[in-house]
Amino acid sequence: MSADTTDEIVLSLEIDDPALADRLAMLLGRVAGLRLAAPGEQATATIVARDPRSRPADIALTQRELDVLALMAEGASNKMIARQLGISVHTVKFHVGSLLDKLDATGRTDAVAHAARRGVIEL
Amino acid sequence: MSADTTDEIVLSLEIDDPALADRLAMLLGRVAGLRLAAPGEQATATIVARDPRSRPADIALTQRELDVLALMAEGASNKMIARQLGISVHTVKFHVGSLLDKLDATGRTDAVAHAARRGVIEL
DNA sequence: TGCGAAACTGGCCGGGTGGGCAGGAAAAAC
DNA sequence: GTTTTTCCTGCCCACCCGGCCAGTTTCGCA
Repeated sequence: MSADTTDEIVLSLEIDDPALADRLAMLLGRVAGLRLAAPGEQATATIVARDPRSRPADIALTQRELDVLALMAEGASNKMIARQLGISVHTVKFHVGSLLDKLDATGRTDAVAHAARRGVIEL
Repeated sequence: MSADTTDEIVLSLEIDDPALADRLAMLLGRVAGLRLAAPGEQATATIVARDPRSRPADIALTQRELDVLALMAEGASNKMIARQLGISVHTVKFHVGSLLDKLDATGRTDAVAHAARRGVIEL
């Protein structure tokens, strides 16, 4: 059930910067074949622009920590991560500990959630 | 550092349906003050339209399972979840077990990752 | 009335997890 | 050459987690 070419494309906006949202709404309102979504309406597509200030500083993670983090997000245990990276379980636990500190997390689940929220990893 | 009103707005597209992407690109290409991003270019905003077929059926989770899942995503331990919901740790583990089955996950970290991917929860 | 689904509780146990403590090796920066 | 950073390894231990068993109540539906 793909969008019929005779249908209007309905766009919703998720833009943090009000000025940018206004400009876009202004520009897009004049385009034939396009329409901005009414509040609560199901849209064909969404225009997203997140305020970069809400992502203050990318946390400084080492390459190895990123490796471990990625595997954690896949649900891998320390043992599986160790095998995958060719290092010992002790080393994995060391990196996990560092990640918990840097991400201000209480456990590996929290760490993955925090990392995903901050855009450090993609789910 | 808000977008200057004299700047063009640069849009990138993340659209699963190629036909829809084409139509949008066509329509937006004619709008003065707008420009589509070159590959790899930093965009002002992104137009997103995910194929609903990639989210086949919202998994049937009970209310209690959703409660537990939400707290899991916050990094809460079974004990903390039990206290929060006013139930025993055993019951929490029961619901967690059901969640692991339904979400096809190997552990709680995997469960919240899967749930987030499928849109069951918002991080 | 019976029957299943959902929610809840308990005990048990092997293995995973996280914290602490101590150390070594290599590369880059000073 | 010394220091810093990153990465790596070891041991110990309390606690948590997930899976197994079994059981209760409550609710809606046939």
